[in-house]
Amino acid sequence: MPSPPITEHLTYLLAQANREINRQLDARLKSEGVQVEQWRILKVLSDGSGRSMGELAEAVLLNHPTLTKTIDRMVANSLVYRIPDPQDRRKVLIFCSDRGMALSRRLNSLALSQEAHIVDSWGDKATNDLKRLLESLIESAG
Amino acid sequence: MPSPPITEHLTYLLAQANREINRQLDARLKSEGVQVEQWRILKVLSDGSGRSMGELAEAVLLNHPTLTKTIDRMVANSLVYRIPDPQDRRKVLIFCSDRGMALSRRLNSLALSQEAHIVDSWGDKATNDLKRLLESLIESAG
DNA sequence: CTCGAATTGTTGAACATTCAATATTTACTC
DNA sequence: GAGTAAATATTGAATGTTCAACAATTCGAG
Repeated sequence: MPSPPITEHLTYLLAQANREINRQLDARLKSEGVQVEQWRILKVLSDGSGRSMGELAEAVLLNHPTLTKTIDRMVANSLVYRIPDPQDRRKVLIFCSDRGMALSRRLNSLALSQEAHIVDSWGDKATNDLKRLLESLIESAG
Repeated sequence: MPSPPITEHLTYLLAQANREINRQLDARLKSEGVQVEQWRILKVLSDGSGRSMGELAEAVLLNHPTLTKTIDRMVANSLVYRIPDPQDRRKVLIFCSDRGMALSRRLNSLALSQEAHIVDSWGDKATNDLKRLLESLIESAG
C-alpha cells in the first residue's frame, strides 16, 4: 500500500488553507493590534448577551485555560468584563464593554473586506461551495 | 451593513474543520506518542532524500525556529539526523533514520485509516470535492 | 437531608512557539 | 577581487499554551 504524498491528505490541505487564510486575516487585524482569537471573542459577544466561559470556549475554538488567560488580557484592556452568574454561581458570564463593541465593529469591517477579497479573486460559487462542504464535514465529524 | 454570524465566515469554518480533523488524527497518532507535525516531517522525509530546514519548514507548514526545535527533539529520539550541505554550507540537510522510516510507516497507516474513515462516513464525492476546492483556494490565495 | 460525584472555572508549572538578534556562508556590485 | 547585501539556520528572551491539580458550587442517590 503506497502512501500518497502529504499534499493529498485532507488534513494537510485543511491545515494549509487554514494557515494561509489566517495569515491574511492576521495581517489585516494587525492594524488594530489584535489577533484572530480576540476578533472571534468580540464578535460572539457583540450581540450584547453574556456567555459563560464554557460556552465561549466552545464558540471561539479555544480550550478553557487558554480562554481564561486571553479573557484576563482583554479585561485588562477594558474590552470585556466578568460577572458571576446569579443563576449558577459556578459560572462566570463574560460581557462585551462599549470599548469592545466599538473595536468589534472595526474588526468586523476588516474581516468582511478580507472575505470580499476572496470572493472577488476566487469566485462566489467556489467560496459558497467550499463553505457548504466545510459545514457538512463539521456536521458529519463533530 | 449587518455583520453575519461568525459561523458563516470562511476563516471560522476552516479553523473549525481543521481543528476537528486534527483532533481526530491526534487521537490516533497518540498510540505512537507522536504529534501531527512529526508525522508530516517524517512523511516528507520518508522518500529518503534530504531537505534543508527552509524546504522542510515550507513543506510541513512550520516556521523556522519552531522547526529547528522540533528537529532537535527528533534528533534526540534518533528519528532524523542533520548533515551539512556540501553544496551550500549555510544549509543543513535533514535525513530520516531507519528508526524514523519504520515509525513513518506505522504513522502513515494510522493516517490512512483516519482518512478512510472520513470517506466511509462522509462520502467519496464530498471528500474529493472538498480536496479540489481547497487545492484551488490555496493556489488562488498563495 | 447528607455525602459523594460531577460541573465550572482558575491557577501554576512544564512545555512550546514566536520575535528579534546573531553567526555563518554565499551572491552581487563596482 | 573587496566589500556589502542577501540567504540560511540557530539561539535566547518574552510570550503563550497545555496539562494536571485545585477550589467552589451544584446535582443526585439513598
